[in-house]
Amino acid sequence: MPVQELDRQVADRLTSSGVRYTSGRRAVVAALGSAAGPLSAAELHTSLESSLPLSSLYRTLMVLEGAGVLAAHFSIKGVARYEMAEWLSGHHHHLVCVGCGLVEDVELGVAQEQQLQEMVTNVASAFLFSAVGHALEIQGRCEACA
Amino acid sequence: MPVQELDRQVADRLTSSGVRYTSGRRAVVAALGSAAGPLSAAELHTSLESSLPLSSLYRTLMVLEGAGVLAAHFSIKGVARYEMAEWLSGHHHHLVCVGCGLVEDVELGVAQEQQLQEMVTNVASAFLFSAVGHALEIQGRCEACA
DNA sequence: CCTATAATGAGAATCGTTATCAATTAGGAA
DNA sequence: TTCCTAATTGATAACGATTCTCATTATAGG
Repeated sequence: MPVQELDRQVADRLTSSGVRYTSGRRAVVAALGSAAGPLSAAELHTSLESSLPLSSLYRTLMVLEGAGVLAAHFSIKGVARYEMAEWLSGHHHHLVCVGCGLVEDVELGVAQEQQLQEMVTNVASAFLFSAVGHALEIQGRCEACA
Repeated sequence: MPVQELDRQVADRLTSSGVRYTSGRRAVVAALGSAAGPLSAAELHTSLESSLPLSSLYRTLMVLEGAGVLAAHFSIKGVARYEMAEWLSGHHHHLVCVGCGLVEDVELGVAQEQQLQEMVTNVASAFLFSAVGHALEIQGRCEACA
């Protein structure tokens, strides 16, 4: 999705959540919108050259996650990493390099994704869970770490 | 795997790691060996009725993970949850409740697991990753949180 | 321009986890 | 068994990541 289109989508979403789209929030969206993978608060802080204080950054992440603009995930250790929510970035899964920790987005083909979705629905209903999402993490070694 | 068989496997592994299989460690293995899903340190502490102090519990978890007896994972909010390593518990996936953080183990059927394995191999090779494992996490709401 | 409300930034507080260290325990040699 | 040494334990302090508090600042709407 082109940058200004993404920005408009986010702006709309925030407006309808009654939340202002301030410059700090724009900075975070811009950083994550062009990131190669999910980023932690610390990484974002560095990437934004400390232009917004950690406390504000954390709050911004909470607000944006609460508004459904960002999604958090926890793969390596307990640190939270954020990425654009799937309605903005598209549904995808992750390749995680067990060597260097690199996380790369991957999209499955339509047929495969449908298979997966069926599995998920079946399994969840058997356990009286109402499934709201799924995530396939493929652990491996990237070219560099092979 | 029957309890005493699991205990013997763990004992052997610890011996060959030069680590003693003490009563605290036995208690943790027993608790996790019969759990329905991965447990956090806090949950284990409660489940063991505070019989071993938190500091010892955390250390025990580190030791057992280091010896390859336990595996950690991080799903909700970054809290670490531990389960028996797959060579002891068998390959499985997780249902995660986004409401309360409950994690439940689920095994896919042979056919489904094979489908999944094929997906993983295909996708990984397309990205020049050598896959060493995979994990499917199904996010939803448990009966209580529905 | 005013006013009500949202957002900010600095710092303190909290949570889960890890490190420190003296005291205890356990396996092996004599 | 008894001693010796090293591993283990438990209380506590320290730590890093995150969240909260609150006084100040900025903003949209009348």
